[in-house]
Amino acid sequence: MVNDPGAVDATPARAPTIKDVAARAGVGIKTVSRVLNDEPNVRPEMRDRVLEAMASVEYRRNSMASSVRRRDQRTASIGLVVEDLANPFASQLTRVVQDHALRRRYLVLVGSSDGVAEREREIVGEFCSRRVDGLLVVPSGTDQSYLAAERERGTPVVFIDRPGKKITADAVVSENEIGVQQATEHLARHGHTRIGYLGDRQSVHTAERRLAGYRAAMTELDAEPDTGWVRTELTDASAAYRAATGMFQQDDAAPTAVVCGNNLITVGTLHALQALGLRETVAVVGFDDLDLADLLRPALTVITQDIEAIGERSADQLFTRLDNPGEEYARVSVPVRLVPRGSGEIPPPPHGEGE
Amino acid sequence: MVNDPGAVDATPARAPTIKDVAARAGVGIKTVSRVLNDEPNVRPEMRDRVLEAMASVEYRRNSMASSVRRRDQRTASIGLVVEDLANPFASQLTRVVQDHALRRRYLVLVGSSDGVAEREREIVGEFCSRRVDGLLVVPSGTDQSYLAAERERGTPVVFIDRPGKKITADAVVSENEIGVQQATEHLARHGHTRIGYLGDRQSVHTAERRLAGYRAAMTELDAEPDTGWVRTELTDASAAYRAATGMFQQDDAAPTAVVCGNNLITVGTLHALQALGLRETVAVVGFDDLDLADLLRPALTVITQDIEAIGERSADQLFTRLDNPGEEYARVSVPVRLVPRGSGEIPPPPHGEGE
DNA sequence: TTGTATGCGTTATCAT
DNA sequence: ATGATAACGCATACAA
Repeated sequence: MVNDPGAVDATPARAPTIKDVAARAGVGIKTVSRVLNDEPNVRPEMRDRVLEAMASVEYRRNSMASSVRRRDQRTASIGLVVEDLANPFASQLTRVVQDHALRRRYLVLVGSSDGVAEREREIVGEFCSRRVDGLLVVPSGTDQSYLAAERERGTPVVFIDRPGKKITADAVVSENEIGVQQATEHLARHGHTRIGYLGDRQSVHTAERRLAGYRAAMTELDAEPDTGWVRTELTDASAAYRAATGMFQQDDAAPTAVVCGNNLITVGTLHALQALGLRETVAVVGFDDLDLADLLRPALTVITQDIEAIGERSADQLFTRLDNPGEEYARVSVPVRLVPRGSGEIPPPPHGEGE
Repeated sequence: MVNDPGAVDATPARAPTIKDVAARAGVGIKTVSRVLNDEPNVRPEMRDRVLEAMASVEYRRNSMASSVRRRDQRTASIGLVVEDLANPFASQLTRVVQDHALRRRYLVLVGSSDGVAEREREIVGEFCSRRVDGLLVVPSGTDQSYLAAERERGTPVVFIDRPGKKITADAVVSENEIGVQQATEHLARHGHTRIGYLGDRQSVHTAERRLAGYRAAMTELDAEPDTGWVRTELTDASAAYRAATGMFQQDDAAPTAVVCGNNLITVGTLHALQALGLRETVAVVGFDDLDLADLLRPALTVITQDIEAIGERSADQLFTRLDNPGEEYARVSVPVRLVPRGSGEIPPPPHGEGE
């Protein structure tokens, strides 16, 4: 009973290794390895014997062991850190990145930082411990310099949506400023001069750029924005709801149109306008598309980011850097697009009305 | 220049190992390993020396090597196969699973099968090659028996959203039938007798159950559904659009209310009703919530799945099985909830109208 | 064309 | 309490 040759399978059946396959096929392990890695110098007959043996024991290569031994230590996986995977922007981005990665037989590890710098670091640490070949990061907080160490050890980093802080690296970013500028001009073209803006925390790069786009447009239009027309630091829909309610309850000087800095803010603002009975009165342009935007009445005019392009460009950027390190860091800008659907084309009320 | 003591770093700086840490701390590698794994029998003084050395070289454990050597081969990761990560149901589910996994220091690998059985198998294969400790699968196609092999090798499987076919295993499933039954009864309670149903392919378990719920309610109401009131095999929003358009253009016998079998169908149906000018005339209840459902007019009444509970229960189920294998397989049912918002409470038009 | 021996970074065994 | 050494499953160098 010592060498248990024909023992009943009591143990959970250790997964078969190339040794098992080799023994079964009556070849050396190196031949199995060659078949596994599509290396040359294997007689078709041998190859078939090996493949058959693999199938019969349902062999599955242990890619852990493989990458430990590999000279380049490659794991064929990359890590992606988003803010919140439950957010449509993040999940669509993840899907695109996965598709592009899978095309190169790469797997994607995903983590949600919730915009908390500490969590971002933890997730990155976990990824690096798994020896991902590269990192895609939507950065949170004020300092990504910790990533320099990972990079020097051979793990390239590409930032998405906004550049990392205190570090120079590749980044793929939407043209936030231009987008909001165009949205504002669009509203002006439809007759508005009293245009408001509701935005996120200015510490977030994208929010800062978007407000800059608004200001640029207003300056160009000689429409000095009233202080009551701009609210920032709105971190969620309910904050936006309160801010919008306040903004449009200003009897004297409420704006006739508003640009919303992101989709949470758009949702909060729409709820506020709904409650005030102003849905069909105040013109609205939102940043980022929403699923049912075209079923709303009026349908929602938005500036959409090209998530497909963002995902593709950032994956490409990462894989390119994996293939040839030592290139110059690049900042890729992805155009945004204004989609008029109705809410952004509402004209201002006739002069003198509103009290 | 042979042993390059102070060589300029030309190479991409191999990641430090426990050997490097041990040398720097002046201890054996086993001591480092002990610190790393919180094993007993390390003098606090030693531990501090090791921790300091780790910090100074920014050591990151290589969990690949770790799990290769481990007796249990554990990788502290699980695999999750969804249909499409870009779909809100999938991404919210993923988020919940990740949170519960991360609490146990587990990582989640995600893949999108697009409902294609072949892709599901590929992804599972990739996950198994990465030696995930367990699998969560939203099954596609007609046969998950291939997963039996993985399970026998010690990788437990839990199905989500619908049970796997040709295999007995744990499953966490919403009460689809009850949900649609309640939705139908809800419409009946508001005066409707001519209630339609638009559903997905009957080969999909959830779709089959949902239609069964509709039929059960109709039978109970003695409201034999007209053949023109039920359309299935609708795989996307545009198919639903066409089906709904056809259904409500039946001059004589169009239903006055409709239940939509999933959110894509709901979107298609709403577009169709919009085009026909029937948005405020036909009562609608959708299965699965939509982001802006409450901003629509009328706001959308839905049956929502408890994604939080589904994710939590399935993760728990998997981890429980990891800790003690050999338990009986269980099928967990998660209740759904009817959320009345307006569209499901529209009364039928007065009798005799409609031509 | 094929196989043997060595090593990857870690955990496990066992001696000290 | 600590460390030398074997072993994990695989890739690599090199011999046959």
